[in-house]
Amino acid sequence: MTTTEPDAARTRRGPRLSTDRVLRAAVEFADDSGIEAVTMRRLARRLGVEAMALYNHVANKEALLDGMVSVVLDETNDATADVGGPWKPALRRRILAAREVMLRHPWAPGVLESRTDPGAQLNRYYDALIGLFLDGGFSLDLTHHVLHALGTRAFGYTHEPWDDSQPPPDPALLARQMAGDYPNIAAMLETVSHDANTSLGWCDDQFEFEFALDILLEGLERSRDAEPSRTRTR
Amino acid sequence: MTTTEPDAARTRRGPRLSTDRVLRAAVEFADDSGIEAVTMRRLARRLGVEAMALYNHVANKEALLDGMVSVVLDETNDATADVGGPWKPALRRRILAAREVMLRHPWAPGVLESRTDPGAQLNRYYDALIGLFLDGGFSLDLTHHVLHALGTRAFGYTHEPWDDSQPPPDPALLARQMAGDYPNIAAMLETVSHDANTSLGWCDDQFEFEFALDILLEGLERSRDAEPSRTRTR
DNA sequence: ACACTAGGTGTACGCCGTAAACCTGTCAAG
DNA sequence: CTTGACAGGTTTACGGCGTACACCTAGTGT
Repeated sequence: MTTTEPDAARTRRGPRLSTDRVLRAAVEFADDSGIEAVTMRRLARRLGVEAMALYNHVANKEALLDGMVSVVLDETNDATADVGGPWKPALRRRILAAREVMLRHPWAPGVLESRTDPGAQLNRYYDALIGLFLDGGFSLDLTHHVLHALGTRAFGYTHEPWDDSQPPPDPALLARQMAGDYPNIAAMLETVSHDANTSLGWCDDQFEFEFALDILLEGLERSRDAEPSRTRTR
Repeated sequence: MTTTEPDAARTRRGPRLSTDRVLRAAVEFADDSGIEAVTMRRLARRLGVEAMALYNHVANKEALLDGMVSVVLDETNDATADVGGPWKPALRRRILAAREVMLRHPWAPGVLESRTDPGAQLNRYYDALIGLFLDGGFSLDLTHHVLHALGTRAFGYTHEPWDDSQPPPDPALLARQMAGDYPNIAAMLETVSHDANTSLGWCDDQFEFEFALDILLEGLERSRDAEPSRTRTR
């Protein structure tokens, strides 16, 4: 009676392990604590299990990361499944839906970019996107360039070369500090800190994202209309 | 005589260590062997020194990485120092010059994006860029949005969500494999593999970069001309 | 001549990913 | 009911990582 309980042979949390359970736990963990917290040992502990147990369900850590992005991309594909209407607003809606998914998983962009092999979910997303462009009258060739032009923006995010996730304590002060060495930055900061759209904080990422996206979409449309007929040599 | 040679007390390679020498060695090492090869121990060995010696010149590994990007950005600032002429070609030249620097240091984008604090060299680069826009008649406010729209493209690179550094062995075969699940991708691949501009390999990154850059620059110009007067509320 | 100190070395710690051997509960076949 | 295979856990161990801390030593200013 002491040795054999019928259930929960160890202090294992939840039911048996499975690839799916491991991946979902990893995603949740990264959402909670950041991607750098996700180590094999800590993830295992979170699942009430020893580290090596994970290797029965994922080949190694790289495979774990692959699986994590596939979970996120599944979410993206689900969230962007509905389509219809003219290409431009449809694309816009789709990309902004993808953006919401990425905002829920802030670690995902970095991991996605570190993957070497696309994976089925990414192909599925691109296939749908390409479909939208083709329906919109883009040639196959131009569509190819267009995907490159969108880059990661197609997935609803862009990496900025600095971290503006939280505002500086005092933008105006910062501006004054920079005035000596970087007069143009200082002037810009001053303007930004007075600006209406930043009353809610620092840079409005959503506005900036849509601003750039719209410029791009309109530019792409213009390219489509300018296409001579079929061939675009470099 | 056995114990005290006058010079080169140990098998130390080169002269005394210094922050500058450490950073330059690290950059060279990353160029040669990739950023993941740059560990404190291996970098030290390369300099003919023990790992802990490095800590007399850089505070820790994060500071080492900070220093490495500052070296690269110095290069960028030097390479883009000459300016003049109308804003659009000037900006284009500058960004493409920055791109050449980044191509020489393929690890730099990833490290740059992982930095949390801009650093003086990045400020210097942005200050110059902002100057170009202001000279071009952009308002301070619009310039701010424009920098966000450029994102890392301002530094001459973009992260693509897949690795197309080398072409697949047989694009046409790949296309046929995908035809079942991803008909649109397959069609696009087929076109791309027949296309003139890829006779030299796979995607022509330089062409794609300039294509997107030009769309963006023209879109930005259009925004400038459309600016009502001063205020752009969100 | 001598103490100071900048800049090295040596050792050790805790964490990482993961290889290899081992253990055990479950279940199908005899 | 016994038995044996095996899926899915545990244990132990290894090499590599960043780096704290104690120590040593060559060169310098007084």
